[in-house]
Amino acid sequence: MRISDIVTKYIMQALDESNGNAEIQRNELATVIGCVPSQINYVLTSRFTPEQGYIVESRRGGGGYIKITRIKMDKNLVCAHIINSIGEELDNSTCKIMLQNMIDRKTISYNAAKLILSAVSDKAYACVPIELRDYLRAAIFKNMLLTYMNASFY
Amino acid sequence: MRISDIVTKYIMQALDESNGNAEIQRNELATVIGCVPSQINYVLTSRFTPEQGYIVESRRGGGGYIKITRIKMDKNLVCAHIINSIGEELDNSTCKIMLQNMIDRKTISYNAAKLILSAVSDKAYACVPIELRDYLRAAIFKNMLLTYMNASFY
DNA sequence: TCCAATTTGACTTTGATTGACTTTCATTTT
DNA sequence: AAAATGAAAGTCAATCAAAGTCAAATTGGA
Repeated sequence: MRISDIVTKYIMQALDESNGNAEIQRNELATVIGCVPSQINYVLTSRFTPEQGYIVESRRGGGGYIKITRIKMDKNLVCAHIINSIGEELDNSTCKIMLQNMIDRKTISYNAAKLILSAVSDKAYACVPIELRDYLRAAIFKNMLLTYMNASFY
Repeated sequence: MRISDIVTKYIMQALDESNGNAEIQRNELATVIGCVPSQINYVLTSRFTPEQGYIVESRRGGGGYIKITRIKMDKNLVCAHIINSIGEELDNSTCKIMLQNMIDRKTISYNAAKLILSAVSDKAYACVPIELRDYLRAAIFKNMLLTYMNASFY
């Protein structure tokens, strides 16, 4: 069994035991497992990405930590579906349509949709080369939807 | 729990109990908490800065004191002030501090802050050259705050 | 064999803690 | 009034305690 599989198993288990909300110490976990600390980073970036339904937050310095949250998919299949349907790129008008769709289905409030829209608008992307904008928009939109799903907004 | 977190909790509580106007004695508080006096200074300079909405005044010598005041502003003023304080660039940790500050002052809900944070996180900016990210973040953050101001959320 | 995924560790960055030393102010003494 | 004393708070650099980054080396599977 690969080291990365072992690390993954540990984190999964911690998530199961904490109702999808685990907090670990990188160095401690590395010691327990017997691997190099950066291995934890590798696993987190390769297998606990937003695309895979996880949110990872951390803090450095004394008393630092890494928090891993598993997104709950139950009530938000619509979001999940939309996220899955987004590829690498996303243009602004498709984005609008998706949000309108969510509003129609009562998956999101008008105001929250507005807020999201203001983050994916070309107005805010002036400093970004045009050919990058749709990639950026896709990434931001996915990231926001994931957060939104996980936060049980109304 | 970190010592600095304990100190922060104490001061926050003192502020809540005094309607945003607390007065402490550095050495006394340090003794109560069981830390070195300069720890209080560390906490004050790292978490109770004007940027974060606090004014700290003090006096040395016999009968000295430290006074901490939480600045009160209405939501739009807080937003406007933050928007004005942002220049062309904005790094992620400053962004976090600003949002935390808004949460502390009840200017924004935890979930709305999370949503905004997910749009200004480097995680979503992978496709953008590093040297552009802080410009982009500034633009998006401002845009979102403006939307937020006009929306009377939550 | 070749390529992508994995593994490793040296180095960087961030944040927290401490204590020795300095400055400021009020009170007491001369 | 001036000087001495003591009681605060302030400063700063050293040290410790995490997590992050990156690229070289290795491995394993198609």
